[in-house]
Amino acid sequence: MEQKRLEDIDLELATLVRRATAAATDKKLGTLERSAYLLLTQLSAHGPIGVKALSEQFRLDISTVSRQTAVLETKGYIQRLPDPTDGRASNFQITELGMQELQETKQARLVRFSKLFHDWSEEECRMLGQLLAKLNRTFIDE
Amino acid sequence: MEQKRLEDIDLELATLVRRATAAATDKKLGTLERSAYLLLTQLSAHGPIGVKALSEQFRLDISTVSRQTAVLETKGYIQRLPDPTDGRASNFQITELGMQELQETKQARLVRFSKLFHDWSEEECRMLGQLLAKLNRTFIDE
DNA sequence: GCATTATAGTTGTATTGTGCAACTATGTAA
DNA sequence: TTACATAGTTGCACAATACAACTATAATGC
Repeated sequence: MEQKRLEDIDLELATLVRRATAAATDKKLGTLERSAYLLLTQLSAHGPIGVKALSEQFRLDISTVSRQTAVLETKGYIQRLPDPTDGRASNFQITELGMQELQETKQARLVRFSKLFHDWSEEECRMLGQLLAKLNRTFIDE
Repeated sequence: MEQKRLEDIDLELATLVRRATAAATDKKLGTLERSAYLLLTQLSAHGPIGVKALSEQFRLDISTVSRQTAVLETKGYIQRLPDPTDGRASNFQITELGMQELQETKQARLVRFSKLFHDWSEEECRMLGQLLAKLNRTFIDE
């Protein structure tokens, strides 16, 4: 692989992350933070799951996920179900309120992205989505 | 533009940023932080420049850039040149030491990216670099 | 059955990266 | 020369993360 191409990708990615971090700090898109958005998205798609399993899926430290669930539980967006087979563990489930919140945030983000990508071609969007997905899979194996 | 595609991109991007944030927290690639890497890269490519102009180029708050330059100046990676025409302003220039540091970090990052992308095709890398660049330009106009 | 070890989760602490607001010092314009 | 504008710094707050120390429970070995 050519050095130039990889350096290119490196710099573009670093720039992208800087931009995204800055954006996350000031403007709240919808009301959910990025971390909460991703967590609720996961819970909306799959059954009840515990902190440990989540931390493995997300490849985050278990303490990080523990804090995230704590926040969402306090807000009433997720519900803690004690694990009947293990007294140490709990499983979390998204609530109706959490679903509403997720829907609103999703909608707000969609509006933003629609504006952002309005002059991108269908094909470019398809490619971008595909390559980002591959990139995320690539990071998993790291 | 189809809703599904945009939601896809949204989620993949959010996931990517989460991964990148996590990676930045523990593993230091080379010795420079991401923010310092980008700042030094800019200074290595262009002439002396002040905090205000940098903050506009990067679209970051001037206070954020001020802190970044302060750190790099302390480490001796950049040098402050008082602006002869404006007593309030300074311009920064990368030093030899800064150049060395940048080179090392660049090399370390290249090694990592070479491994990461070893099973990507040339064409995929080209497309990814191109689309990320376009994406970054897209965020500029936001 | 008890002692040891392993595991799920929480909490304290630290770090990176960011923005806003208040401030200082200097420059510019009325 | 007084008022306003601008470059930069610093105090504070916050999101997101990891690591280490801890608690409570489970599992294992004997």
